[in-house]
Amino acid sequence: MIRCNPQLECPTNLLLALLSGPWTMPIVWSLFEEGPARFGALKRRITGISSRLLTERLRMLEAQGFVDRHEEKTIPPQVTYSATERLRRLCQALEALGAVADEWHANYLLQHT
Amino acid sequence: MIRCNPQLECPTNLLLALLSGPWTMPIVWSLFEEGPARFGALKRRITGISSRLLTERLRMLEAQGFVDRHEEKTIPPQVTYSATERLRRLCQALEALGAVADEWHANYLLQHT
DNA sequence: CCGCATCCAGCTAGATACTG
DNA sequence: CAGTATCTAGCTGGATGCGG
Repeated sequence: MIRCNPQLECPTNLLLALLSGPWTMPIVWSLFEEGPARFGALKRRITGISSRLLTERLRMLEAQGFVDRHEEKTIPPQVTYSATERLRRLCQALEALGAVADEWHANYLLQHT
Repeated sequence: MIRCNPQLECPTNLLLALLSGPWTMPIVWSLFEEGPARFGALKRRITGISSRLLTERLRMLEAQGFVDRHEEKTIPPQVTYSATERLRRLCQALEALGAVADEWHANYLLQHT
């Protein structure tokens, strides 16, 4: 049982809201599955994302403890992002959604927001 | 392992996108935890939602097979919404997120989108 | 290379009013 | 009761250009 009053903010609800932000899942999954990457490489992995949004999402994920940011103060600078242990556990939990998602996807009707 | 190229659309990603729509989770959880309800009652449960959005979200969830719509063609009309088996399985899968969400929530820093 | 500042267009959620 | 129609304001994301 999910112990959560829908009218109130609960951790699961908030977490879902966070993950639901634009480009958040693609970033999360890229870091989880394809491993750490520097800013530019990550931008190339996530086709279509703008610098602005990538920066913003990464900052948010970092603030929430899902992403590590490692900065080499060289010239030019090198900044590497990677998944934290917390993010790995999160992604493992998301696997539980896979079965339902697959079955749903087999016969869903498009148009989703 | 989540077998999903972040650059491509995969079922889990799409499902998350769907759930991420405004008011979607509150509606889903209300139907799952508090049971079936008629339109007006549901609107009262989900504090702050507008008729327009509630209708739209319910229509979408119905189209995707997560919600059942039962209409009594009386006067005045009575329409009852309830969770489908698929939605129940979805919510059970979401429970796996609970542990991570709780731990995260214990020390997250606000500001999420 | 890794961003940030700025500007702008488009969507969308809310408010409001109305109907079978 | 259970929606639908319309109008609008505000946010937000894309594009662009610049800077340490």
